Formats: sequence, C-alpha cells, structure tokens
Amino acid sequence: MLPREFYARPSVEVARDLLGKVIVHGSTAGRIVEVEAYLGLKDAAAHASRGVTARTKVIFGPPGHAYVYFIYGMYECLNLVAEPEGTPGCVLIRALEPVAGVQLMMRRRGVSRMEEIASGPGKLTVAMGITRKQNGADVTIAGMPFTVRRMHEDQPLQVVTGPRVGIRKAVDWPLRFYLAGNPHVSRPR
DNA sequence: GGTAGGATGGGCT
DNA sequence: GCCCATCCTACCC
Repeated sequence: MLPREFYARPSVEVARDLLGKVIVHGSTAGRIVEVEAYLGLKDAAAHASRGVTARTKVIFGPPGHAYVYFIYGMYECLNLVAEPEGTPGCVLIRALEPVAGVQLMMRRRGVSRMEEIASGPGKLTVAMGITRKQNGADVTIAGMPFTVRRMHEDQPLQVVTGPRVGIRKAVDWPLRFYLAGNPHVSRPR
C-alpha cells in the first residue's frame, strides 16, 4: 500500500506521484493515468475553498482517505485526500487503465472497448463500483477491499501538465497531470 | 470527424 | 434558485 506519509504532502506533489499507481476496489483494479490537484482556500475551483461543510469535512481530515462526491445528479467522482490533517487538499482521479476485473467493468459500463471503461472521472467510479458509500474510506490499510498500491518498481513516466477540465474558476492554473500518449486519458488535451 | 443540449439531484447562497 | 471537478445521444458535416 501507499503509506499515509505518501499523501501527507502538498496536493500537487501527491497528484503527480499518483500517476502509475493502482487503485483496487473489490475484484477490479486500474492504473492511474490522469489526475487533477485541488487545493484549499485559495483555489476557487476546489470544493474546500468555501471551508468546512458536511460535504467537505473529509478534505480537511487525515490524508490517505477517499473523498467521493455526487455531481450533475448522476455521477460520482473519486478523490484521494492529501496534505497533513487540518490542511485541505485532494487529488481527483480522472482516468484509469484497466488492470483487473475487465469483464465486470465492461458489464457495469455497458461497453466493450478497453478505452471506454474508465477514461473519465464519472466512468471510472461506475466501472469500479465506487459510490458515496466509500466516502471517507481509508485506502492505506492492507487487506481492505479498497486500497491504492504501488505496482512494481516505479519507472520514469512522461507526464503532461495542463489546465484542469470542466471548471469555470481558476481555469489557467496548470493542475492537471496525465501520462503522455496514454489511450485511457479522458481528453487528448 | 465534430458539437449542442439534455438528463438529473445535491449543495449552498 | 442557481451552480455544478460529467456523460451520452442526436445530429451535422
């Protein structure tokens, strides 16, 4: 597992370093190929920018936990909480490369091509069966059904940096990171 | 190849 | 009552 100290760092560093790691939920697993960092009070696009509420309290809590929120009346998005406890910050997981449970994920998504399984933040939660029930879950504990792990030895990755997708505020802040040329990324740019 | 619009409901002012 | 950290379909080149 990635230890809690991995997450207890600046959100941008955690975001960048989560690329290539593997999310496991039940019998499904996927390699992270696209992420976005969301900061605290200074980041107008971040849910945490308006302070602690019933929804955002997880983002202010201990690192290494999941923040799952409901959006557009239909979809749920997965974040991993970063920064030391008390400091807000999280990483939106935007796309995965399927690693295990491909048949199950295809059935949940109603698709048959690998690139359609988890190439977007709303798609990957459907594929992996992640819902608000997982909000607040600790992903650092070995033996639990929901974890984030290192794959093999980390090898150098070619990372592209750019503006975050789908936001109206703080649009020119380059907090999106993805693996160059990876076919499972949500958008080419 | 491309995009405009609708689905759908919780969070917060 | 307005705003979404989205996705899919219909329709148009």
